[in-house]
Amino acid sequence: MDAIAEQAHIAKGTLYLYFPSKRDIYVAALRQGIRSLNDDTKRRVEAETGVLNKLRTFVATRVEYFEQNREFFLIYHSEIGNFLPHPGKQGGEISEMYLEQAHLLEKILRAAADKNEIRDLRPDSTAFAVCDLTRGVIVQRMLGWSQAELQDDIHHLIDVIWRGIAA
Amino acid sequence: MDAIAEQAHIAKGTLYLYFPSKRDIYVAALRQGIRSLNDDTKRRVEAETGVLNKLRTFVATRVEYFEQNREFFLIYHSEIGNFLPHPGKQGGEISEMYLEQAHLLEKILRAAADKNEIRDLRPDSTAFAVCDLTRGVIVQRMLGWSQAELQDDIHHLIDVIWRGIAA
DNA sequence: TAGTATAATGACTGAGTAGTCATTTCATCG
DNA sequence: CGATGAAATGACTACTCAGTCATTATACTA
Repeated sequence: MDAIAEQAHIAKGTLYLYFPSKRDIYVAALRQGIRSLNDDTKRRVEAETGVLNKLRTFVATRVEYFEQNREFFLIYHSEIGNFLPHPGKQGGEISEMYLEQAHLLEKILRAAADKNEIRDLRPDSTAFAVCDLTRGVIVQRMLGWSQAELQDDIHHLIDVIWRGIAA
Repeated sequence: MDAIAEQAHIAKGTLYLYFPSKRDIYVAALRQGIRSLNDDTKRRVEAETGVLNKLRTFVATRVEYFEQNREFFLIYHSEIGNFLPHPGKQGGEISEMYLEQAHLLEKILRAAADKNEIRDLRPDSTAFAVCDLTRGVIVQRMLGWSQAELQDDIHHLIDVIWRGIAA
């Protein structure tokens, strides 16, 4: 809290005029980050046509966003961990926003499956899988385990996923 | 520390006769869990023949292990998060063990690619991807987002991966 | 300008907890 | 059994840090 106050150039007490607790600040930051990511993703994906393009844009947007907002990614990553021991409890809204992305992709996959553009497998699991893969790419990059160009990582990912789900 | 001492039926001071700090206990627990998982995986994978079988066993072993040791999974998951902000620093041995699994799979993929059993794509990234996907399945199950049978989740995963990488 | 309300401040408090160490218990052996 | 060293104990300390609130500064109005 001292550090936050210092960064914000206000006194610690002032923080408590705007947020009731430390956790609320944390959640607010998380919420804002996820909202921003979701909006970005939705906008860019909907501007594309065709499953493959939408999929590629989905992955690229997320990877690039996390790559450019690594501190947000850390919050995002660790907060999921915090929910794990207490599923359902508390962070209803955050969980909601977290799921929102997967559902966006799920819809796209479902529509594509109906048109036989992709295989008819469980769209919900597949959507989560894609989210996990993007998350994984970021982790590898943050740990310095991937020296490749960001675009190469994305390309490789899409390559495998597309083969995996294409009709 | 009080809780650990209680669980271990010893006094808190006694803990410090065996571990210099709280973090050392944590790391020791993590190390033991990863070692156990790695040994299990290696043994079962090497008993299999053929890439697909090895891959399936790799995924199944890990998913089942995490499913049955959820508390270990929490440590495992959050510890990776702890390394993210300080890559390279400290947990050299843990990182090593973490990478060990991916390398086991990477070797298998590389060998299979040489025999043209699978496509020739970046085996390191692919191996990481598989690890991420297994991790993701557990998270979904722990959050109650997957109601499917464990075996169905595994099957679905292998299905997509295999299509994605098969020759 | 004085008076009032609203906002900001930061020294302080209380709770929690990692780590310590003087004391006690236990094991071993002449 | 008594002496000696090793092992175990848990009350205690030292420190951190989220949250408070009496005091001070600012904005607004008549």
